Amino acid sequence: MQIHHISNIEVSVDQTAYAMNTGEVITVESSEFGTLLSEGVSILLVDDDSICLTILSKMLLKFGYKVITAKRGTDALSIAREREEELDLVLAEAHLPDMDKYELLETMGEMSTLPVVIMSADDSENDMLGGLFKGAAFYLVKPITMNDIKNLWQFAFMKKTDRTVAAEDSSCISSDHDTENQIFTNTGRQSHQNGKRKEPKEMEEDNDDISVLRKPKLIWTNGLHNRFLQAIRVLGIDGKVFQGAHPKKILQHMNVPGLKKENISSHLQKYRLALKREQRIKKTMNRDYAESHLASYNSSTVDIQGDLYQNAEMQSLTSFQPEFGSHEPENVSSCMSMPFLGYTNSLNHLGPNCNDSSSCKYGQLTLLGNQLDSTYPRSSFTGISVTSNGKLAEFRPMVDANGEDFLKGNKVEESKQQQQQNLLPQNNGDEMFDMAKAPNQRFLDKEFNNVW
DNA sequence: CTTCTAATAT
DNA sequence: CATATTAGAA
Repeated sequence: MQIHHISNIEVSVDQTAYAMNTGEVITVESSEFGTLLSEGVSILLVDDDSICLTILSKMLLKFGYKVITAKRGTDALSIAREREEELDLVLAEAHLPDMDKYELLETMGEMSTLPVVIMSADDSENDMLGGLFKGAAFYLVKPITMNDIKNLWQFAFMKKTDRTVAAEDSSCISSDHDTENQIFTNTGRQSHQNGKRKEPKEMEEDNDDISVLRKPKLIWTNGLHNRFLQAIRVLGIDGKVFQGAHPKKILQHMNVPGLKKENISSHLQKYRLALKREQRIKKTMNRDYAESHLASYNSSTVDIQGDLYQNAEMQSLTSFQPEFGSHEPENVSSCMSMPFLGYTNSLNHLGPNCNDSSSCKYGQLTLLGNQLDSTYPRSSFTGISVTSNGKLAEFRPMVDANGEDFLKGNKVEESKQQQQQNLLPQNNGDEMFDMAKAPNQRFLDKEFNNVW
């Protein structure tokens, strides 16, 4: 068994990856990953270090990814250009001999829609934020762990609808396939969102015809929420404190097509409430014990396989993911420097982001068995123009959706559900973001309406 | 003019 | 329940 030492990673080329700094050892057994969603996702791996390249390749392959490698930025670009169709994601080292990450991101962004995940040993904020602002889908800090790799596939879906799912989708989505997104749920029929709907004037009782001017309701899928969190992280959570902050900018940075300021305001409002609540809880049962629960709740990434096994009974208190919590006098040290930046973590460990019903979807291990959540999120590509604003780069256009028409009852939809129930997991690539709407919005705790 | 907050509607 | 909408204060 040969062992390579690179960076901080010690990897035996066969089965085990060992991160020296964490002491974490992950053993990979082929059987264990049979149903991973990463299966078949094609990745363009870019790193000038041969050994890194080798090791990362192996790690990727372990999870079923398809890997294409490149050592130079220029090579990567040309490969991406020529074979974009067969690629799903670019994983590139930040420091390449022939070009830096910004150049790579920029160029890549101009010529393709491939999501780019940057990796680097440098975990300084500037670097990370810089990369993200330049359009990186994510920023991984080396040493890359098996968990990082395991979750990597998620970013692939920032590109477009997965082909494997395309087939079944076609039949359901049909209804409306314009450039508009499917983020909205329409109470009745499809309606136009662009038209400024604000005519509370006369309310004709029955108008079930064409354009029902029903207000589209935005569903905050996890994907959206994650974007939201990202934006917030970047901008700074407390808009108030610092000038820089909120609804408008969040909107800009999220760069989600049909999103409106109001949506964000509303969500923000809710989010803040959740934060408060969490803070309060923390205070209440401060550092006593059982903080593990809270701790688990702050990552933003949508993890899936990650922790489902653990949540079974975990009754989490909060539901939102307050992220950088506490500006508590206590944890000053840790949070002070920079409240946000859960980046690295987000991929690695994840709170039981999905417990409750929605979790069942992914949870093959869920004891509850089948009460499948009917919501079957789906992704559809939002062909929205990428508002190429000169400003700071934002995130890529949201590729989200959720199509759920209970009304029309899509046969397909149903069958799909059934399949789910019976077949268990399955690799539906499109799980990515939307793990159903409202994952778990339960505030079990007492409500303390702080009159104020 | 934008945002925050609370209240209230859907 | 989650989100929208509105109103008035900042």
